[in-house]
Parts: sequence; structure tokens; C-alpha cells
Amino acid sequence: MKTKKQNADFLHVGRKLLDWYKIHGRELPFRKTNDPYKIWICEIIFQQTRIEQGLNHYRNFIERFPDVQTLAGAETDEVLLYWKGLGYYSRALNLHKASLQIINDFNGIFPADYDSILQLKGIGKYTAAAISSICFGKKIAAVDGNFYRVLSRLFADDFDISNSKAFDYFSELALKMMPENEAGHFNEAMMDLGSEICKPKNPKCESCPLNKDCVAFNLGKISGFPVKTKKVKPTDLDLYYSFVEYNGQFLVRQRKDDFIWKKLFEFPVEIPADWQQFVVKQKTIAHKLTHKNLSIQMSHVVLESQDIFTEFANGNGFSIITYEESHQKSFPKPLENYLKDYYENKSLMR
DNA sequence: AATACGGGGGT
DNA sequence: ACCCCAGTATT
Repeated sequence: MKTKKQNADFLHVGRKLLDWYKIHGRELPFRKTNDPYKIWICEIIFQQTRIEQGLNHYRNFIERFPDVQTLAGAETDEVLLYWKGLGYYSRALNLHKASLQIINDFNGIFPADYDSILQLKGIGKYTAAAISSICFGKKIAAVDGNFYRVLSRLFADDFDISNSKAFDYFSELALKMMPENEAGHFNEAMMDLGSEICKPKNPKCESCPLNKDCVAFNLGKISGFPVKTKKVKPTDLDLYYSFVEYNGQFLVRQRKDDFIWKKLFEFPVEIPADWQQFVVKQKTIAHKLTHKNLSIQMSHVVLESQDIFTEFANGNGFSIITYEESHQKSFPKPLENYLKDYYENKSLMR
């Protein structure tokens, strides 16, 4: 029967992938454990984040928060500090919220079933599938960007990955390939193949264990997959900050958790009009985010009176800190760069 | 179904 | 200048 033969072919390719993975799979710190807490942390960190970028964050995070009890007992600001520079800061806030969910709703034990895992803040279909398969052996595909790329090329499948049904579509495809009792390893294998071989640009098809089976490759049409129609155009965002300094100290406050840079620290936006006389330098900082072109107007203010400095700080919810103390707070990247530039290079004043 | 949400790396 | 990355929440 035709469909039966096709399914057997799918499974054959899946086994090939698994065999490749057992020899060529990456050795990563979180590959040595099935602790759902550690797998959870790594899955959140590596959402939209390359392994090389997040590896040190993962190690530091696990060292400081080795289990869910430690994480739940920590201050949100310290969790954010360990997230410094990773971006998508709601991930850190949700991580902390979810740790409290686990303590309060699941007796401090990481839930073992897919639907319970899915209830945790910051965990969606991908992460729930990854944890379920890797830690609890559930036969389910953890469909991420690698799956879209590998599978669309393997079958020369032009299903639009912008489509909200793409997850379920490729999930079903992957399930046909998945060998029995190997869901976790299969999912990791797809990620490794997508990351090391079946890369977005210049894929190493000559080294690919699936190149004999890859329809797009054998058609010479690798570059046509995956198909993605949706394109978001970046918008401009203008920000205005005043860096207010007195005697080696400066003003910071914490942002809200809406908009960008949730709960991170920033400089004053509005300052008294008569402080304009203390502006010693102005410069514009250009900074690109994924969907925003930032232009930050920085006014550098050096006050001559401690009274107006502390009075303004106390009346407007600002903290007065030193550069050393700023290392214990999480700043948006461009503001962190500004601080570093000023205190370590002094290039601002040149 | 669209949009918002960071930062880093590659071409 | 544009694309992508171990995606999720919100509207």
C-alpha cells in the first residue's frame, strides 16, 4: 500500500538522522541531564538565541539558581541581572513567575505532563514539547526554526512557515520520521542538523547524512526553502535620556514591565528646564533592534550642587549609584555601552 | 492573523 | 541592508 511505504520511508530517514546524531551530535552542558528544571532553563535561554551567545548565561544561571526552589526564592531583579544582555527580558520575568507557579501549584515538583507544563508562564508549544520529549519521553515533535528549515528542504515542501498552522503541519511530518522511544534524541538531532549542516545560508549539503533523501538538494533548489512570506519592517523609535552626574554618582530608575526593556534600569527622561545650563555634551546614539531603529539623544549633565541632585532623585523615584554599583543592575545594551564608554574609555569627553 | 519583544552573528 | 536564531504573549 502506498501510504504504508511512504511512512516506512519517513521512518528510514528519521533513523538515519538519529544515527548521525549519535556520532556527530554536539556536546552541550544540558545534554548530560534529564533534569526538567535544567532543560527548562536552557530551552528558555535558547529561544531566538544562538548556542554560542547563551552558553555562558546558561552556566552562570544554573550555578546561581541550581533548582526551582532557589529560583523561586530569589528577587526578580537578581534573575534579571543574570539575564543581562540576552534580550527578550520577559523570558526572565516569566521564568521567575513560573518558578513560583511550580512551588504553589505543583508542590515544588516540575510537572511531568504536557498540559501542565504548558500552563507555566513563558512556556509555549515548542518548549512544552521539548521538555516533555527530552525529560519524560513523550512522543512529540519540538518544532522550531530548525525543523521548518530541515523538513521543508527535505521534502521540498513550500508550506509557508509564516502561516500559523506551520507548527502543526511540520509537527505531523516530523512525527512520521520519529523512531519509537527516541523522541528526545530525535528532536535534539533535528536541531543539531539544522544548526551545523542544514544552515540558513551555505548549508553543508555535501556532509549531510540526508542528502540522498533531500528533495530540494537533488533538485538544486535548497535556497528556495523554507518559504516565508511574512516580512516585518523595522520602525523608528526616538528616545531622549539625560545622564545626570554629580561627584562620581548618577541617576537611574527602573522601567515598567510594558514596552521594551521590561524592568531594566535607565537614566532620567525628563529633567528640570534650568538644568540645561549644566549640559556638558550631547550625542546621538544609533542602535538597531530586531524591529526597531533606535535613535537615542543623550544629554550629559554634570551638576554642581548636591542639593538639587538628591532632591530631584528623592522626589522622582531615582536611585543614586556609582559605576561600580551599576554592574549589579541590568541596563539596556545601548545604555550599558554608554556607561562603559564613559567610565572606561572617557571617549565622551574627548 | 498580526504584532511586539533584544541582541548577536552571518552574508 | 537583510536574514536568522532551541518562541511566547498579547491583541
